[in-house]
Amino acid sequence: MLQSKLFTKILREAPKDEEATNAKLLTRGGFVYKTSAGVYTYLPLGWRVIQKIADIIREEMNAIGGEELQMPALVEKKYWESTGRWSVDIGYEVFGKEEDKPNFVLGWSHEDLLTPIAARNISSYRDLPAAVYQIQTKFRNEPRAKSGLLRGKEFLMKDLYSFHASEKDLLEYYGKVALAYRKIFERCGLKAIYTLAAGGDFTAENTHEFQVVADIGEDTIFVCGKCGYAENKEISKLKSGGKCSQCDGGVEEKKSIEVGNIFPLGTKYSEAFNFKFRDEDGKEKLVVMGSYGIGIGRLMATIVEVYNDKNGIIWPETVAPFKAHLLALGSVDGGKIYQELQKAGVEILYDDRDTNAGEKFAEADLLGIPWRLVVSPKTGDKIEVKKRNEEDAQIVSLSEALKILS
RNA sequence: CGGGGUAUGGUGUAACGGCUAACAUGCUUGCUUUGGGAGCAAGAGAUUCUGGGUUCGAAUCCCAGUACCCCGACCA
Repeated sequence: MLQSKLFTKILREAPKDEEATNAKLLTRGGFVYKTSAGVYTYLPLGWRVIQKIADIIREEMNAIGGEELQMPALVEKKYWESTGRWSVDIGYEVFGKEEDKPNFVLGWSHEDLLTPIAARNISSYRDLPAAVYQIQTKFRNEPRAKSGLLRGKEFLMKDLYSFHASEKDLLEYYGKVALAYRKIFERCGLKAIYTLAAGGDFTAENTHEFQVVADIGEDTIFVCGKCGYAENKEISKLKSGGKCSQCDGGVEEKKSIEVGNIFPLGTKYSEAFNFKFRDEDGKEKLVVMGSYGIGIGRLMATIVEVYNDKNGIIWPETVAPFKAHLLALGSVDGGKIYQELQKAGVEILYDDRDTNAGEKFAEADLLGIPWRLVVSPKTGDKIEVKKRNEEDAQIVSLSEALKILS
């Protein structure tokens, strides 16, 4: 990609109405644009990051037997009637001009919609277990959007739903999902703490959240310094400075961002929809369900909150919009090297603009692409290679650079 | 939804109730330049959030509304 052709505009200063680090840096770098409070446009650069994250999630979901599908965002209200969840006050109602009342809702969660579909497809123990997921925009009427991309009225989410013949099978799968989630967050460069939490409107049971420690986070968790056991403050009996309930370690209080959650729904929805299957012994039983979410935009914002310095973002390689950023300084033309790298399959952004060295460096730091390559009168026929998160650079030949980048 | 704050070219800011709303940056054109946001020159870009009021006169004071940010309540 040629930087001169990039749709994105880089801002020297962050707009004054952004205060959160993630929003400041993502806006300045041209990754996102705030269209309304809590409603962001993903610009091409940001969308590349989103796609990287989504691909990681897809791989891990597919690896545990998840099948991807896509449900509508426009959902007829009747789907919420069976569960009474319409009373929950976070939906947007919509209706056409020719209608006199809102019959539709912008989907904010899809258990209520998917369960009747699943009931058509699952009628025997032979159909179980099953798991489907989607990556989709959710709409929630947040009374107060805040913290940049961390809490919005509209956000991208991966939601996975699983169906089981027994509580035992659900719990087994629940464990698998927890493991897959661990891998996802690890691959995104995040240390996510597995935390016991409440289920909100989704279930009366306890659930688990994946929490990333960050001061901007709106959750408070208690974490054992020794075994890592954690509970959300909203349900916790632990105390800061107290003893862990699982070992003899000390408990610390931390602010954190919830990047994922997993809910053992049990039979709440199958009861509401009378969703049953025939077991091996011919008896009708309620299907046991689980649901599992990851906020993708929030995940991107969390990565920025964790990985930045005074000059900008420092993307982990796995989610970076490009692997390398090539800067051509002075009258040197980097076009050939750019083509060679592209040919070798390196995702590269080439700053081909006729502008100053200082500006190119500053903007490269802001964008935070992991590898910076510089060609200039100083480097001759070689290339200077530097990692965004390291101070020292090395001067290498093109073939050596290719080796480093592959 | 309660409390607080802010609103002026794309972005960041300035302007005592008084001249044609200023500066920086960004943008356009030309030339020069190129290792940490460069230089010179010429240019384009504003209904000072909206509506009302006070006043001879309002970006400025008052009222209302709207938007955005922060705290709280609520929530992935």
